[in-house]
Amino acid sequence: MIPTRPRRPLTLRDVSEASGVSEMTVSRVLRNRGDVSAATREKVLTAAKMLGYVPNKIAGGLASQRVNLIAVVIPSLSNLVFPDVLGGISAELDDTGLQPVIGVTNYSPAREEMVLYDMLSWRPSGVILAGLEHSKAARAMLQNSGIPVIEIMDVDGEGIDTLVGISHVRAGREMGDRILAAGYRRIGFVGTHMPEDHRARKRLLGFEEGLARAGVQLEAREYYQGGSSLLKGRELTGRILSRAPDLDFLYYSNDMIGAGGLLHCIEQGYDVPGRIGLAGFNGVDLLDGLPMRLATTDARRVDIGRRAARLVAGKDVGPDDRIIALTPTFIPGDTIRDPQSRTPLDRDIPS
Amino acid sequence: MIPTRPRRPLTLRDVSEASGVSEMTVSRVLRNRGDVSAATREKVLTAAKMLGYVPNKIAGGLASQRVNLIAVVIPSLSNLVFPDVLGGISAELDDTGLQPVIGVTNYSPAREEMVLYDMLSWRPSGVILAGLEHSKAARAMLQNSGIPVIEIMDVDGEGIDTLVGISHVRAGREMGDRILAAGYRRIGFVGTHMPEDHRARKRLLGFEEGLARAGVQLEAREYYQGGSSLLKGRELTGRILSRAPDLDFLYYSNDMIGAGGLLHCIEQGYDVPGRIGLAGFNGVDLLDGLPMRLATTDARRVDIGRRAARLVAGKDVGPDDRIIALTPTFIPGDTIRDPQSRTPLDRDIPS
DNA sequence: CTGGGAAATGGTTTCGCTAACATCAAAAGA
DNA sequence: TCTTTTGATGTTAGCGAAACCATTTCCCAG
Repeated sequence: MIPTRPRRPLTLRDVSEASGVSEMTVSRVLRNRGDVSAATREKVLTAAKMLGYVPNKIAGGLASQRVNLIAVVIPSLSNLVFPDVLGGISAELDDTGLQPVIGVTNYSPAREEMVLYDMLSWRPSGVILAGLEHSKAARAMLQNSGIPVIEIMDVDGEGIDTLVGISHVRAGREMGDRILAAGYRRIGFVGTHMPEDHRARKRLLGFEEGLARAGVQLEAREYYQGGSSLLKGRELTGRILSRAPDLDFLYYSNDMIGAGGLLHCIEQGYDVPGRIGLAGFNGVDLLDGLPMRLATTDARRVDIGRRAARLVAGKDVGPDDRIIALTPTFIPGDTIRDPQSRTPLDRDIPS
Repeated sequence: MIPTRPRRPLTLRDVSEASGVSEMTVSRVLRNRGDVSAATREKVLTAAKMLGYVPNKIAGGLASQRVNLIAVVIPSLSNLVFPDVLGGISAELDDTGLQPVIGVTNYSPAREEMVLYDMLSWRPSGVILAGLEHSKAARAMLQNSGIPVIEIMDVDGEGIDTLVGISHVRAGREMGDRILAAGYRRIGFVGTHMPEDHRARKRLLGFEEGLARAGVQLEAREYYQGGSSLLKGRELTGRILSRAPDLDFLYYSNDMIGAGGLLHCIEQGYDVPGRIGLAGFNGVDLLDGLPMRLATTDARRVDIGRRAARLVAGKDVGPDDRIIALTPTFIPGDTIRDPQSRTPLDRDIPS
């Protein structure tokens, strides 16, 4: 019963010899495929367990030309949003025999290209990757790969194959509308400076567009680099408010720095949301316990993961849509005033 | 120049034909191995790029019996601590040609076993996995695998091969000592109920041991299930303080719920750290911008990742230690009083 | 020149497994 | 009784790349 420490790695042959059947039958048993009598199955499983045999998927994959891996390429793991997406993906992949393999690009297109190259060299059954912006070589690789490619998070742009996400332009625009409807007019923006954060960029674009339709312009912006944290949110908020003290609203590019800003404002004794309103983006429930709930937009992270996974897994057979646009949902929280009865357009824009 | 969409997947042969050299030479070029003239190298690379060829690591791995993957098995991605560990690992693996592959167990030993089985079936070059507690079958698999196995995060117990981590017993004990030294005596604990969170368990063990040496016992405990969030920290703190109103210190099993507790205490008007002290665990800098900095213990997450990666990569050639115990470092923050001049032992324990 | 050795390149086999087909006995039908 | 079916197993032939060994080419010292 003691699986004597093997010098030479175990193969199907070892199990086949130990159980007295052919390698093919062992293979069938271990993969639950084809007809095998209960008796042999039992025999084989016992032998395999006794030896401590672990199948070699390298060889299996080569022989069958199929690999049960789904490449998942994301910019970062420390961003809070991506673990959620991954959660949705693995939940949905769980009963499919498919397994996600994660690659991280650190928001670098060059790295993304390398990561993709590496992943595709394992010949996965599908690819899920964040964003629509990729290097030319990366697009070519994906196109040539001949496998399903799902681009997630964003639907504002041209996809390679299938898109699952939300429109960040729309999310930004809607937030702009809400803010105006609540009567705020002197609005500032705090966000990442990363030119590679296309989704934040599109959000800002939509936001400004929404404001512009009512003749309102951003009064101040504050950009930062690197990761988001509460502390950075505080600092930036302090900075933008000292530059432009009469701002009455701050739109943050994510909840984490938004929460930092909220803490700053509370500490400084601002009346939130009366004197100043605040909003973030993502809908991170990790931060629910703050003194006030930050207004934000739920980016549907888990749903995006689930839908993407269903698609690569071939579960969604019906609609052959190339673009699945989920609806970003506004979460009012406590940091934005109730909308005024008359819309801002009634009061501010001469008709 | 347009890589005509290939019906049949590309192989070395295609590149070899396109560049007029043998498959072997193409292979050598693509792997930067062996002597190849600059001219042929150029020719081959051009052809490969033009065709959009991506090497097949499945085949390569089978032929070479080597796979440049490191299996990394962790309980969760949403825990904040593990992305940090992964960051350390991939930073250190970056220039080794090795690539981490992540598996998530959700704190379930059964799932861990499955994940390991899956990962080992890809014949990786090494395994890094969190914790020392594994199913018998899992231990056997790892032992039989014949590859380096690094267990991380924890050094309180028996390892399979090599350990890199901190002693959570010690971390707990030291926190206990600090708290006593600061003069707190009526101490409560708030932590996860998960029986599978062995490290939290060991911390509590060490903590109580530390208190016991001074004749102090925990006055109250509050357990919770599921993930940690600020909100949960608030609720639990409210609950434990209403049950045991005269507690003067709360030790939390992590920073996130500790921060929630801190917010609760501030909101309730407690004098922190005068009336009540607070401490968490991990040293998460994401939370640095809170109104006060929570006392905590830095769990050396990134260092652990780095050391583990160096070991599997064979970079650390020197010390053949089987146990690498890093030192958990106390971070005082603002939520614990300065130690009193006389130690608690002087005052409280009759000698 | 020319022999010797290194550099550059090519053929053959092998890795462990599985798709596809072949085999064979027992069960079911005519 | 003799087919036909079906279930259970074995046999054969790769899958694509790399190790290994063989071979050719090149360069330069003698």
